[in-house]
Amino acid sequence: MTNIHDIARLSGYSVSTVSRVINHQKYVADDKRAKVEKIMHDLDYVPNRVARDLSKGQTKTIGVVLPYANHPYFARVIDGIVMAAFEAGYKITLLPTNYDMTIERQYLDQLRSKAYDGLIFTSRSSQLETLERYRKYGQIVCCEDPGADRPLAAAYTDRLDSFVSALTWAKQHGYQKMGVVLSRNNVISASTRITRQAYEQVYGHLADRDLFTGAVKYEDGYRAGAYFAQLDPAEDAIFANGDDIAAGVQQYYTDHGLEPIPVIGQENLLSSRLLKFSTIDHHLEALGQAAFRLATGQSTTHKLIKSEFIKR
Amino acid sequence: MTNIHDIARLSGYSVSTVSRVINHQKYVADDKRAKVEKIMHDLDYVPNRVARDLSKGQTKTIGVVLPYANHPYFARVIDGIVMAAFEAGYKITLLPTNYDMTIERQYLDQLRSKAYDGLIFTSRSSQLETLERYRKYGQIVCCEDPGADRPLAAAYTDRLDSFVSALTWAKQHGYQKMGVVLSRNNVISASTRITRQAYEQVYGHLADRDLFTGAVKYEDGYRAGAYFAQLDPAEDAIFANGDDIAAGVQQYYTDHGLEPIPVIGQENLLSSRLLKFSTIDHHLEALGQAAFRLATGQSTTHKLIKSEFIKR
DNA sequence: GGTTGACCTGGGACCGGTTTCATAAATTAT
DNA sequence: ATAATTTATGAAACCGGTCCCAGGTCAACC
Repeated sequence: MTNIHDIARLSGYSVSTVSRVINHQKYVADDKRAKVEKIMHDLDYVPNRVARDLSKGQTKTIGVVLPYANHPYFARVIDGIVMAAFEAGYKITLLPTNYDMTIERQYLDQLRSKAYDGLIFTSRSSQLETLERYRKYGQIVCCEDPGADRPLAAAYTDRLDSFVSALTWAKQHGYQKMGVVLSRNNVISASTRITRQAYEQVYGHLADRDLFTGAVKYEDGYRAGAYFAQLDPAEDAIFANGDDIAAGVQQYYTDHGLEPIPVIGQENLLSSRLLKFSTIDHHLEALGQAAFRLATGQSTTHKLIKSEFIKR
Repeated sequence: MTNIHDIARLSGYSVSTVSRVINHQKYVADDKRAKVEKIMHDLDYVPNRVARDLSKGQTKTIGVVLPYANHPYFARVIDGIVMAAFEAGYKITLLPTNYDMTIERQYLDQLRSKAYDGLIFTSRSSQLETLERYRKYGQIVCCEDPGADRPLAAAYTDRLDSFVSALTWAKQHGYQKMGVVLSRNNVISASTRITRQAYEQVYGHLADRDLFTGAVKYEDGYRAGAYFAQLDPAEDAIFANGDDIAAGVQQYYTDHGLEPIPVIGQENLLSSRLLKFSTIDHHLEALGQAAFRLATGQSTTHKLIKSEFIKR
């Protein structure tokens, strides 16, 4: 494998000069530049990326921490990140965690080992304090509101706003008894926290009977549907943590010859369009894009993405 | 930033010894090993990943070349790749091309620059010959059948088989006039080529009027529906290159008060389950997993994934 | 004519690891 | 008791670049 020293030797110039040619720097005589370029071309030479990264101390790579790759929520966020990264000449590495804190820690240590310039946490299990501790090793971006006093960069959607409008709309629509489907029922999950908060504002205390947790995909929604269908008194409508999950809920009712229950989903996926139920579009591509910008920028700022309630 | 030399100096031993401790090699006295480990722990030392990669000449990273990240087909393949990579301790970098050959070439050159150990082409615009030329710089895997005489590693689904069974089933079902929706109508696209081939086997020559091209997502399918709806004589059914596209076709009919046209989709996505139409499941996670194995393995083999026709 | 500053070039330290090789001590085999 | 291994350790080359700095040329300006 030919390297920069070979090019230097063959051209008769120094490694420094060849490096200048490679990087299109000035202060190289035209004839020498031409000769070096010819030799590089003849030998089909490509500079070693890893050596450059080591020398420069940066990899132009951002790691994206996410529970699982195949989920429409994260797919949309990734899409935004990847597009922004492509334009900026950065590379994106996918770091699946399955919500395992130990694995998240490994990725943080990889940040310390200079494997990435920055890390985007699209979701997390670790405490925010943990992330902050690693802040000095590279830019860290989280995709939720960490609170004003936190030094973490963050890109997030105004969930509370849109949740409240959606629930308010539902209440005005005559849905008095509202069931809720969530994924992780813990305080780490911003989505869970904010859903409960919004529910409290509009409907008051969220009773256990009105809540189904552990829902991540369609099948879970279907199970949620089975749960809600047997409740007495029945729910008037269901607010779910994703369109596919909402679709599952509704599908259970239809499959079992019941009156299809009104549902409100999230993400404005195809399922909500096909089944024509209301949803909240969080503009996740914009979220991903903003997260990437924060990951490469130096500022520790917060970026709020407006979400949109789509009535159907 | 503390490095291996600092650890060596502080411990009083050589860099070699420290390196041995880091890599859990034998031939280090127990007491020295303990002392070095203590110092590393006290200083919170993490070896620099890039330096190791440079020295070892490998990055434990596989690049995944794909047209766009946010597409259910590629999302499923990526999912399989990422899971397999995670288990093997590899990292996955996403390389979007938007079907631009120039960009594909850039990724191939990044392979030459040792940025990745291997490259998986989930789809491509470049010629197979081009990929083969870069074969000597790292493992290259393509996700289609490159033909027996090709030296490329490949993981692919038996499209022809499943397409023929699906079309045969449709014909026996009484659908005499069958429309087809495709994405890229060129010879590079294996999917396009094989669809035409299967159609020819079952229905004979594929007339231009029975073909709609340029479909990638739901909206395109909707447009395809608009096209087919105005045909006279009308089509009996539509074979589409994806469930979401098939859903779009059918939705156009429903939205416009027409009798919903029977469709056959691909990928067994949620849309085909909600709208209850037949589909072909290509087992894309298995495909991605196989592709990853080939990318890290040394063998230049072909791996066939069985696909499955799901009648609904 | 001397100073200034832009232009050009190469030497070599540096990024932070891995690995080969030489050397020596401690075991084991003969 | 000696030869043959095995174990333990460090020096230094190597991976392949970047970049600081010193030194030299040459035209412009006062």
